[in-house]
Amino acid sequence: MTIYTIDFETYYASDYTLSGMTTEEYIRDDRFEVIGVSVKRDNEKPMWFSGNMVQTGYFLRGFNLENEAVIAHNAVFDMAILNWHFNIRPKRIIDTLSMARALHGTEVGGSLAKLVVHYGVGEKGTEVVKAFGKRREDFTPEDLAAYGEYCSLDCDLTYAIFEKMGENFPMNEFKLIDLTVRMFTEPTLELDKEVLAKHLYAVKTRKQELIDSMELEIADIMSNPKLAAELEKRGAIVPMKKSPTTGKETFAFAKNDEEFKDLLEHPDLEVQAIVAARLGLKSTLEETRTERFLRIAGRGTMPVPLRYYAAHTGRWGGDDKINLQNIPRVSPLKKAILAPTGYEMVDSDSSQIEARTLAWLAGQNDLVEAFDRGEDVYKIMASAIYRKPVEDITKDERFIGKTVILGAGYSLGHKKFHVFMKQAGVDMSLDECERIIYTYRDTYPLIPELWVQGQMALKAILGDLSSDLGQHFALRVEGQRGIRLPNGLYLRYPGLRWVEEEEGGKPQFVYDTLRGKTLVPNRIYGGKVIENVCQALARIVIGEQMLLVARRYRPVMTVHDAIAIIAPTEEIDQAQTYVEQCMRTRPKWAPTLPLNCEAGHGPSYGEC
DNA sequence: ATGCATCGCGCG
DNA sequence: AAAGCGCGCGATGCAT
Repeated sequence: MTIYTIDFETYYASDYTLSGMTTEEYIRDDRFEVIGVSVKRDNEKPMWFSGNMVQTGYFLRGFNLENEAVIAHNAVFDMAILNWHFNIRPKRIIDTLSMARALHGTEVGGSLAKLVVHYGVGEKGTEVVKAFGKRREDFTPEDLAAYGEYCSLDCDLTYAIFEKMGENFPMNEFKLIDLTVRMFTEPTLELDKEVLAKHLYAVKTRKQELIDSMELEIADIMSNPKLAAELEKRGAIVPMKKSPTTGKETFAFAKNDEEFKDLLEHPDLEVQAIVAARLGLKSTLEETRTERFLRIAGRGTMPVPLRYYAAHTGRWGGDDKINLQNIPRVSPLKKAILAPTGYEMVDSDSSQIEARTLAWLAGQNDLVEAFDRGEDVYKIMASAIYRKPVEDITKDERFIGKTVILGAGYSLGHKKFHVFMKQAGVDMSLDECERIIYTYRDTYPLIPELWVQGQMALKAILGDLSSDLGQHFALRVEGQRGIRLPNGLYLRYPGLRWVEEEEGGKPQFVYDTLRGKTLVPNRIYGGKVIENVCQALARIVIGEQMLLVARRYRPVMTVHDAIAIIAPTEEIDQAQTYVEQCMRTRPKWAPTLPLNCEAGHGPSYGEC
């Protein structure tokens, strides 16, 4: 198979830029225009072409890309142009930006400029091409030629870093990158404008009712200091708390701040209305998201923007200003996402995958076997906590067991457990919480032991030493490279260091995470390493399962432990059965890891 | 105006 | 010895 590298240069102006718009919006805009494109065949010299859209289409179709592999840096951009404007869908899509995220998301960053320096393969062109605000026909031949040089250099550099990064890049991950890019560039899902319009109206009406129910303007309650002043004026005590990030005193105005919620029953009815309005208006998610959906609906089908390897654990993240991974669980928004005509969606969730992975990795075999036999592990936990037979466990007791199984596996302490239970509406004494947490640790002692191994892993990374981590030889600490995962990629802790004196704190391990453009120090410890590792393993399992599913059906979405596909309506039951089979399939590297799933299907995402 | 830090909130 | 974790987006407040 021939490998092509492609790079488009497109028109942009002050009111029409990728930084100001979403990629979907930019490429679908009427103003969209290709200034030129460079295409590089294998390691040959790139060919630059500049012509009108029709001529460019002829040029591109000459390469028979449908049967070849095509590389681009940030492939969602170039592949969306290829498909949406030229109706060309490459056989294989490779994205060097995605590869870079998997290999070293935080320490190098994804920009082509930084990557070429990191790999020592050259430097991006420094000559600034004056392209701003210029249509293709506005360029002089000299400017256009210079632009071509710049564009071709980008192709050369992209191919060069591809060769470097591709050396040991796992084949499965190549396939997942291809799948992820196509979810965006080959959209299939449709949006129900009517449902969206009705929902937007309902949300706005509700918002207006909340505003009308009080004397104040919306600006008076959305600003923390203003809200505090208004509450004080009415004789309410302004709840305060300590910020967990800065340690400074701050207003406790969140929906889980108990003292703030108490104000909903304050004797002054106006205080009640103000607090209710603030709580109801704080999240703008439903409104802004519905508006975005409506605008996309006006342009066409819905590209699914997912960021491959967004988390350092390998998880996908949201992208393109519309995070599809945090749509409220029960929301008309989900019902507005439709399978195309003649199709339905199947959505399948992996059951407690991280809790299963944890038990498996720890070698806590009684728990693994309970999962394997399909027993109610939450009840089993509750039975240990309340020292009575599983059959006698009540619904409330089972809920405690569930919370403990899902929460306490990563060294959750009794104090936070206490807070957590209180927020869940369960009033328990601190002593009782402590007893429960220790019951968990005593019942499944290999799990706390795994936390200790996590701590030792950090020491090994720091000392550049190698060691195993957990059971089944699934993981190996390889010194400063990090923890080798079963897919060949590494869980990394860049800049890991032992900090003796943090301001007023205890000595601790710290590593750097890149948030936006800044490096943020992040504390790390044994239990957290184990959490990271289990999340990474669960992500690999889901990834393998998604590839299995993709052999027959088109994945359209993933949300961490769930995969959604579309299938023709007439075979929807078989499709669901097939997806369920895939999601119960164990990886080769974990034949004793018990997996299960729950699936459903329907005409919309919300009805699965 | 624009960028950054912080908080809040949605999902898993 | 103990420590739940992973994201992205929107709004506000402050700095540049």
